[in-house]
This record gives sequence, C-alpha cells and structure tokens, in this order.
Amino acid sequence: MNSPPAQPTPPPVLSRRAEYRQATIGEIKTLARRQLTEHGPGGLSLRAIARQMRTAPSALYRYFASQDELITALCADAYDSLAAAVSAARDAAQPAGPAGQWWAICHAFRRWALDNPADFALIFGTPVPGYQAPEHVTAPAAGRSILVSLNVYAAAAAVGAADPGRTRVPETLTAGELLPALLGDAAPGYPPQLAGIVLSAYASLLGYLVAEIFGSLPRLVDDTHRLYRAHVRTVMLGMGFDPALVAHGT
Amino acid sequence: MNSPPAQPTPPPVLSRRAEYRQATIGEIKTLARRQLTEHGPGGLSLRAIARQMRTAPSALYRYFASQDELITALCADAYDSLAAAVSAARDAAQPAGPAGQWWAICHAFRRWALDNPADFALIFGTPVPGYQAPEHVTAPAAGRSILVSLNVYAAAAAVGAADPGRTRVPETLTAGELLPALLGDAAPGYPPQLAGIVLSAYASLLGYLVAEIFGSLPRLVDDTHRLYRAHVRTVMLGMGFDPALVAHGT
DNA sequence: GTCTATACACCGATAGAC
DNA sequence: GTCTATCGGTGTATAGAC
Repeated sequence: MNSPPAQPTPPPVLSRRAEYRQATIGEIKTLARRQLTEHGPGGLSLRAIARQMRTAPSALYRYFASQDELITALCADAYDSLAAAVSAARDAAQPAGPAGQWWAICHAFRRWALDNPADFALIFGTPVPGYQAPEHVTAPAAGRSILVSLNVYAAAAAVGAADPGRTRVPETLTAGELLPALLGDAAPGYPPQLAGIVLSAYASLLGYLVAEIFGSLPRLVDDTHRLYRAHVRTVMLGMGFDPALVAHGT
Repeated sequence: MNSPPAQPTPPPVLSRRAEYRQATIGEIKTLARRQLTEHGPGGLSLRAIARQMRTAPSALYRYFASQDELITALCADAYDSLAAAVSAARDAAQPAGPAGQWWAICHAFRRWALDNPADFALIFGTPVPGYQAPEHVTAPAAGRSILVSLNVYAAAAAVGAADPGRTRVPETLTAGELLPALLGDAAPGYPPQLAGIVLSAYASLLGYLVAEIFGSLPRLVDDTHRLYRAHVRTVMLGMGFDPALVAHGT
C-alpha cells in the first residue's frame, strides 16, 4: 500500500516531512509484525508498540486511525509480499515451461507461508478479535496472487501442457460477481471453467499449508516436504496437466 | 468432554449437586459458543457471559480455571461434533460401499463446516489471542475424525475400490510421532503411505472449506456446491479410487 | 465448598492543552 | 504532532461472606 517502489504512481517526490512520516509508519508496521509473530495472532497491542517507540499511545493514532486500520495495512502488505514471491518464482521458472512454472509457484507459496507464518495467519486464518479487514481491499489483493496462477494455467492450456477437458470441473461453471472484476483487465477471455480449476487447485494447496502451519500435520508425518511434493503432483494431475510433465521423483 | 452420553465410562450417577454443576457448565459453554458465532473469533468475554448469567465474573472460575480452559473445552466439543457428523455419514452410506462412504464423508464435512462456522474457525483457524489449546487434547481429538476417513479408505483399498499404487504418495513415507498413537489401537497394520494419502486428501478438502468460509471463494464462483462436488471427485481420483466408482454427474 | 466483592494491570479510544 | 488525562472495557487473582 505504501511501500517505496509504488508501481502505478511514480514516486511523488515526498516532502521531507512526508518522508519522516513514511518512516514512522514503516516502523510501526515492523513492530506490529514482530509482535504478531512473537505473541501469536491477536497478540497485537498498540500500547506495546508505543512503549517500544518511547511515545504516547495516542500518538500512534495520527498514523493509523484505529487498530483495525493497522491490521488492514498489514494484510495488504502480506498479500503484496505473497504475490511478489509467487511472481518471482514464475519468472525464474520461465524457461521450464508452464508446467514447471506451476510447480515453482506451488513451492514458492509454501516457502513463503513457512517463512512468514504471521502473514499467512493474517491472510488465511481467522483475522483477529474484532472483525475482518474490509473486503474491498482484501479481495482484490487476494485475487492478485491467484491471477498469477491463473495466467500460468491458461498458458499451459493454450500450449497443450494441460487439458481442462481431463478435469472434473464442469465447463458450465458460472463465475461470481468478483471474478470478472479480478481478471477484467488482464484476461477477459478466460472461461469460468479455468478459474474453477485453478481455484480448486489453489484450495488444495492452501489446505495443506493450513494443516502444516496451524494443524498437527508435522506431528503426523515426518517428511512434510516430500508429502507436499506428492500433493502438488496429485493436484497437477487433477488439473489435467500432461502426466509426462509431472515428475515422478521422490 | 462432558457431554451426557459419555461413551467410555457409564454415567456415574451424578449427585444432585454435580448435576447442577454440569448444567451450569453447559450453559456457560452455550453462551460462549453464541458469543463466538455472533462476535467472531476472539470475541469471547468471560465478563459478558457472567453478565448474561447475572453472576459475578469471578464465579465462572469455579467452572473453568481460565479462559483458555473454556476455549479448550469448546474445541474438544467441536472435534467431537465433527467426528460424530462424519461417522454418522459413513454409517448412513454403508450400503454404498467404501467409495460411496468416502463421498458421503466429504459432504458431511462440508455441511458440518457450513452449519457450524464458529466451531470450524475454532478448530481450523488460528485459535485465539493468547495461544493455542494444549496439543495433548486437540491432537487426539483431531485425529479421531481423520481416523474415520482412514478406516474407510483402508477398506476401499482392501476391497479394490481404490488402489494406493495409482497415487503419487511415496510408499516409503515415514510416520511422525503422533500417528502411531492415533491409530495404535484401531488399526496397527496401516502402512504410512495410506495415512499420507488420506492426509493429503483431507488437506485438499480442508483448503476448499477454508477458502469458502474464511475467504472470498463464494464471491469468485457462483455455485460453490457444484465446484465442491468436482473438487471431491478430483480428490478421489487422486487417491486412486476406481474412476468407474467416481460419478461424473453435474 | 460455593459464590461475591474488590483490586490490579492491561487494553483501545478520545478530548484537550501545548 | 505529541503530550497528559481519562473513560469504559477486558482477564485474572485474592480475600472474605454465606
């Protein structure tokens, strides 16, 4: 939301005052993130942040109108962070073709989740005490990371690396209100079936990570990394990826 | 934990006093559950419960040593409720064979989650402010509902309705510390591969429900029920179920 | 034994002086 | 923009009445 390299708008040549303000906002968010990772979700205290910054609690309200607004900003940052990680993995795996890119995306997703459990919880767990972040900011942000996956899968289907027809997702699936808004600019031609396939696969991956990070999956299976690899392979086959392109390795 | 039809121990003929106590405990839990569903996760207040019961807040501590203990009890109840729902579905679908039973379990899981979003959040979301419920109570309870699925899948494999060999889960998967304890009594002979297959499938289902209940999946796709049916079919094929037994219907 | 009453420390949020 | 002061809220611990 307010990271220095804002992409759509060029840096508006901040005044010295605004620069300080941005730095303070960044410090608040950093401390909040640390609190969240150390004391678990909901263990966020404005007073504790103010204490660490050696300032009065009420001073923070010049930067965030409420605790919810702070959390919303953290959520937005987390979504951006996830989208960046996934996009980077896609680009790095570009020579491997769409199937390889999908594989890379799946593992980037997991690595990001394991490395940033607080952000993962913020996004995919139940938000916090009060209530959820406003949907008008979370939904598009969430869609952005899905859009990366969708584009890769569409490319795979176009190239023949994946065949949606091998899938169990019905072709007549109807899109919801939000989907057109999500991919309106980027790819207006995608049939809803593609989105259904990707969402179903995305959910499968998400569930594994939820079980691994929130749940007791690591206590049930020793090598969760290996099981995840198998999980991804299963998901890819379910999406109609060419079996020859889905590695059999250990 | 303290539901009237306690299975392992016969009703110990409660004294009149103990009966009252059980009723009070039940009332506390009911009010807590209501608060949780109305004010979202973390919106649980002992004082509010006491207010509704027209008693002093500290009086509740005679029944639950702390708020965490209350939450733990609610979690245990939720696990039991889920296990009961799943078991009932399995039994009702007994004539349909293992594949039909698995199908029924999947849909019972979703129905339970949609009907009891608060319990679902309690179990599968991030717990609450402070920290998680003690693992020694949640892990076995969580395992109980998985055990039902595992038994059905093992039966399917034994009958030939499912072939673990068609799966991508490696045969050499090693079980974690918790798994033997989970199925120690019930089925000592299960190879870890079976558990891996079931856990992977379980995670896929869980992820769909997380996306549907916590996330914005309903805003992205109109007919989430139909997509779930496809999701389940995909999962079943990934588990090596006989394709002939996995319905193609809409 | 069971419950009440009280006190403590912490929280988010607001008002108003500087 | 930061401060002090304050309000109403929370979970928790303890002392004491019945």
